[in-house]
Amino acid sequence: MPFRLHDSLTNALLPLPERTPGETSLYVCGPTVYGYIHVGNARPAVVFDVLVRHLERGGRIVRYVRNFTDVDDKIIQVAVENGEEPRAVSERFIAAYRDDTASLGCRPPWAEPRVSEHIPAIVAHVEALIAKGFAYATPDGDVYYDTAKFADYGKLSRRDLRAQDAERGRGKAGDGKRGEFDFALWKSAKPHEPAGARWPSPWGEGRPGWHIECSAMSHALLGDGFDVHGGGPDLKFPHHENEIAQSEPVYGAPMARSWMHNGFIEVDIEKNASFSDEVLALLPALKEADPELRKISKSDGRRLAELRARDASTLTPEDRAVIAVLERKVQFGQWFQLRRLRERVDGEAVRLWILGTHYRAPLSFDLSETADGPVFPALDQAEKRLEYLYDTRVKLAAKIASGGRGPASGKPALVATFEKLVRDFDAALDDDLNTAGALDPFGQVFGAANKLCDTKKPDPRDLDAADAAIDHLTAVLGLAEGDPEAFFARVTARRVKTRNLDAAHIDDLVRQRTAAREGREFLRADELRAELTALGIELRDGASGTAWRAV
RNA sequence: GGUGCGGUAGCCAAGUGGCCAGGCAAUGGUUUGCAAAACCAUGAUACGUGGGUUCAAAUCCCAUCCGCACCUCCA
Repeated sequence: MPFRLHDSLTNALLPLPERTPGETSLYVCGPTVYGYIHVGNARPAVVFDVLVRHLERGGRIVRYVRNFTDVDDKIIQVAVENGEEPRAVSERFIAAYRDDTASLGCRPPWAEPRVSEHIPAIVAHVEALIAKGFAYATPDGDVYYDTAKFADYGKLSRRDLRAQDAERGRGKAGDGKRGEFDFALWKSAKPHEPAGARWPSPWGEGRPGWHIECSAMSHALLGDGFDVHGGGPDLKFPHHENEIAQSEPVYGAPMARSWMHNGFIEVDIEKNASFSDEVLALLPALKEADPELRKISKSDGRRLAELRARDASTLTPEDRAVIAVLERKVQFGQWFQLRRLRERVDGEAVRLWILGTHYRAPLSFDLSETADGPVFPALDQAEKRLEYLYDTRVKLAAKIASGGRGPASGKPALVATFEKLVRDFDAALDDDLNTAGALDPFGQVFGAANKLCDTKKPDPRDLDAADAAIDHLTAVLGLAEGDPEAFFARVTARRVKTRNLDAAHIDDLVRQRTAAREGREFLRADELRAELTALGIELRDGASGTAWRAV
């Protein structure tokens, strides 16, 4: 079956566009590097990584470009606050981004352009827009895009933005803008802004506005009318709408042949919350009065601190309910950051969790509070599943290596089954990258492989078919493809650390138990096991001794 | 108000007209010195609600309720 992909522009499932036969040109909007990324940023990173892997597995060459926006107001703000150069800020968070996405099992794109390296091209692009009458400079040295001039403005988000603009009154937009939706192509440098964030231009020193970099860089690396433009759902408007408006008048052709947006990650602060009945009763009215309470915002921490600073006796029940909600919001805000979340769950589990839902459907981020701190039910489940996948790979490799094979006579029972499951898997991915659907045959392959390992003398051809199928599946989804020992070492080390366990002490208890077992003192051995179980340690007695894991 | 995505069993989540999703949790079993892991078996009148079309609806049509998000810089 040919690959079909949902196109956000037409809202239809279309065959994969192909500007050059056998090749796919893909541009995905990357992060603005002013801070650590959160789980919402993780989703497009993972989704597009799987898209690329699947297309490449199908024999295509994929030109995958994902930019770093390293010139931006927010970066300047962080730099000024910290008294460092903007460049230092962006470098630090580019490194952090790479580390975080690597933990998610994402491979680096084909190209990772940065705004700071494309300033001349951006200036030239702005000049072209002015020359064609789509942009205007103000006396202050700013340049704005004139949205009224672009007839298709709003086509991606399917909104009649120009009518809205007229309704709200052009000329009243302020900032020297002619229309409300006009946006900055070039921003003049302000006196307090650092030297590392200003570049010369025909309109004076300044920097590119947000949006223009993607038009310039996608063109520089992929040219006109490339195949797929992707990104997070919030970028649809205004970012991608503006990219279209900037690119199409200059190049006279659709910017991209298709648009791909993933769904949001939703945070429901009420779900699994341990709010008191009083709070629950007050909540609907409070949310009605203050919609800000619904969503996580940067001001939550400050607001919470203010309320806590007040004399407790002056707090109304409503105030106390707001405090409870704010506490929950702040907690979510912290753990939503991937770097923080990785203290509790493996990046690869985050990947499996993301791939368990179709990329366009909403995905909810769950957090439950326990006596031992926050737990993430869906992510913990994914991590357990990953342990199963890696365990299976270990078992299969051991079975193949140990020569525990039967005669290659008769007919192999499972070769065709494995081949069919792989076909089902590929077919699910071909259908608009249905990773959740693909996890069905994926799981069945692992189940069948496990079963095969439990049989006494499996047919070698079946074993090889299982091995080949697993290679294929894990490489495409980027799950359980690493070294199993490294995975278990990583996960156990993290758990030992979060629970303040002493690995040497555990090793010692395990040794004592082994000695007891060898002396057939099973009572003593079971006591030691119980002690370890209480610590959250699981023992696995095997042919090559006893291994332990934190669970 | 506009735009978009959803509501499927205890939880998560595929599926767009007829055939089994799958995972987690649960229960019983095989195995094991005992466990763990693995495997086997078992579920449940599952499709927000009310109508309609059809031999047949989670799937199509109409109505309606609920949730989430975006609507100038958060992926």
